[in-house]
Amino acid sequence: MVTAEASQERADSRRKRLRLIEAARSAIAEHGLQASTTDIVERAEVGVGTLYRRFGSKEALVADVLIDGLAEIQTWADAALIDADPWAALSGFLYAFTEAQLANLGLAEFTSGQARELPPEVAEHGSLLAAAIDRLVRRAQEHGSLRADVTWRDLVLISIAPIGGEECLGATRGENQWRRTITIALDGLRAPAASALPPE
Amino acid sequence: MVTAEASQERADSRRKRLRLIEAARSAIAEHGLQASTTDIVERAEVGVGTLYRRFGSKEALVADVLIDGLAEIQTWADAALIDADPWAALSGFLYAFTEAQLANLGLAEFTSGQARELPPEVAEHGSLLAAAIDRLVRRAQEHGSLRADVTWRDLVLISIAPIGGEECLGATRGENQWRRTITIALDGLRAPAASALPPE
DNA sequence: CAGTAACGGAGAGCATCTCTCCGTTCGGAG
DNA sequence: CTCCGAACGGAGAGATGCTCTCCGTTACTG
Repeated sequence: MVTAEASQERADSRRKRLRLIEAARSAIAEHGLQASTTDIVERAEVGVGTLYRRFGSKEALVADVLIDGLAEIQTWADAALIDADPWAALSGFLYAFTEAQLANLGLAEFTSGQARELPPEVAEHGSLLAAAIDRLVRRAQEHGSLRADVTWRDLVLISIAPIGGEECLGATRGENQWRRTITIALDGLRAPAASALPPE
Repeated sequence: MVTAEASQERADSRRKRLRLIEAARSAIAEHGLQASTTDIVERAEVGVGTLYRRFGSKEALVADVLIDGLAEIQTWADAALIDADPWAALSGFLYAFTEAQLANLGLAEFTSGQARELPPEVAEHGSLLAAAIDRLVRRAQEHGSLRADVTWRDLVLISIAPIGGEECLGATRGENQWRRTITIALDGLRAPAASALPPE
């Protein structure tokens, strides 16, 4: 998405297109998928007209940015799948996935299903990622380190668990607060399970 | 808050005031703290004027509703504190607290600090509740059933963990999905701890 | 240098929200 | 039952914020 086909794109045009994508990424990370076009073009230091000439709609730009983010996480999941230690691969991926969502509110909104009316292409990338997480889960279960009764859905839910608690009950949110939550959950994910899970 | 001092309030006036509070409760539960006045008065089947004559502002009505909700949860925490089994008391409270927030989006927003510009009275009720949860945590730790390195903050973060995942990655959200997440977390909270938590 | 692709940003047009104002209704005391 | 004023309903003022279009201006490139 970020890479363009080597057409006769004018140099300034290309520069501003890349600036727009980067600006959209940071605006969406901070304010979520409904970050305003005004916010995006101010960060990019371009006019609104430029955004609409290049992308046609705000939705198309948002989709580009989301797909970029999902593709990056996909590479992490794929790398984890060839890690020698299935438990370390799973837990490392879980920390990274959570951190990515904490750093990018838009991504967290997509993961938790709050996204509205996105192009089907985005959903496809989401499904690919879900499949990779499913493989990670099964591999760790076959290895015997992950409790047998969890599914990829449980993993994804745990990954977004710390999102809502960013600034909680007046607490000065520490850098490490989310790591504590994930660590507790990972302890609960270890085999053997201490108690039975309710059915899905 | 719901109960009025026995003044010479006209019967119809009292009826509509109670209807407004109940309507606000359900609107806030469904749409969060920024539920619109229009939504509230339609549920209550009264005019907007009635809302503003009785409560002065939307914010005052929202605060009333929030305080009611917090007070109810406070009674659960207080009851848990005199339960004979500290672990059962803690885990039972955690399930109930989470369920209450799932059933009331506004409450979840307040807990996770997304509330803006609420009267200080609401924050005071939040602090009272936090103190009660702190006592629940310490009691279970002294009893030896809860790992020693968690705090009330960890508990609150876990309680709001399932909120974001209501409808996740296209999954048809099951009634029990949140219970699975909480159960996994509780298994991770049991003493002895499998791994050390990062410092707060 | 000329031609034209790309640009900037004012503002149209729409949606939505809170709160006010005032003519109307109706509860309840005498 | 009558009557008075407390309580009511809801149109709409006024504010904000959003996406997207249009067109005069700028500046890249052959």
